[in-house]
Amino acid sequence: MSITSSSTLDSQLTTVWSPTHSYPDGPLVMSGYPSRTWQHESQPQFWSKFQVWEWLQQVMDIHQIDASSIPLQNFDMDGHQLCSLSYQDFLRAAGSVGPILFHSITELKWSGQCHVDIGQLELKPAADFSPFPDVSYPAGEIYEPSVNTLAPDATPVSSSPDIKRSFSRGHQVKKHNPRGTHLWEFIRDILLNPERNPGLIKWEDRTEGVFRFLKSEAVAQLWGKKKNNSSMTYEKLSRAMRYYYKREILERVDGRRLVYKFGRNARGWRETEK
DNA sequence: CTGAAATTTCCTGCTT
DNA sequence: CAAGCAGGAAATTTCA
Repeated sequence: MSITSSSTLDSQLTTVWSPTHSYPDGPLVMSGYPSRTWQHESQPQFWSKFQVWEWLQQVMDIHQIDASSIPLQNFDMDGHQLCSLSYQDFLRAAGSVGPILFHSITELKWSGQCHVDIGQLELKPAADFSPFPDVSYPAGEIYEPSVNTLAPDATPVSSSPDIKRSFSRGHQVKKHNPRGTHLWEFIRDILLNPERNPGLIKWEDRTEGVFRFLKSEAVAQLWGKKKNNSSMTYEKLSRAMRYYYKREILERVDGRRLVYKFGRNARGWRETEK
């Protein structure tokens, strides 16, 4: 009984992710979500803010680094600006993750015009809805930022508390994550980026951490895509959400359907995270 | 290989 | 009736 009506799902997601928003400034060359229109995807200098953000998510994902470990606001810029950042700028903006990002963007600047054909997301097995060619490094090489990569005293500039957190112990940025991001982090990241969240999930009470799923199945599909599990459903996703109650990553909100609330163990969702 | 963590699956029973 | 919500149990997938 496979729901092979990918056309339905596709149109669903395509609709959901279409760029209905315009940026407060700049021309913006955003394209629909994963579909074709990625005219300049391989040329960082032409990326829109949206694309820069996408790239960031990709790299973080590949290295299994929690998106909250670096202040994303530091990368609220378009591709042109991004490309003009120096190695030092990356260190300042992303701490220990800086070298990784720098390496990635450098690679992309080089292979500026190689092939880029991601038009058929629904045909690609595990495209992981990423608009990027291949941000990874030569297989095997995880590009481990050996301590020497980051000057011991680098980043003298007041780094945000988030950076410090990821710096705290050597360069240990990741923990025990089964395959990248956790569900609650995935949800949080969608919530934290209105630009790419056209009605999937919405804050009910931003300061209290209360939110509601508007398109439960669409979110489930997206989650499934991230986990390379095409049979994910809200039914199953919600079971995982309920397990979070015990761990206090989520708090119970009864009465209202599709409503959840971040608990004391959920990190990085507050506007002024302390 | 062993084990634990975090889901993923499936299911029965209730509530909206 | 169709979604959600609750959890228990068991199976999987990953990673250390």
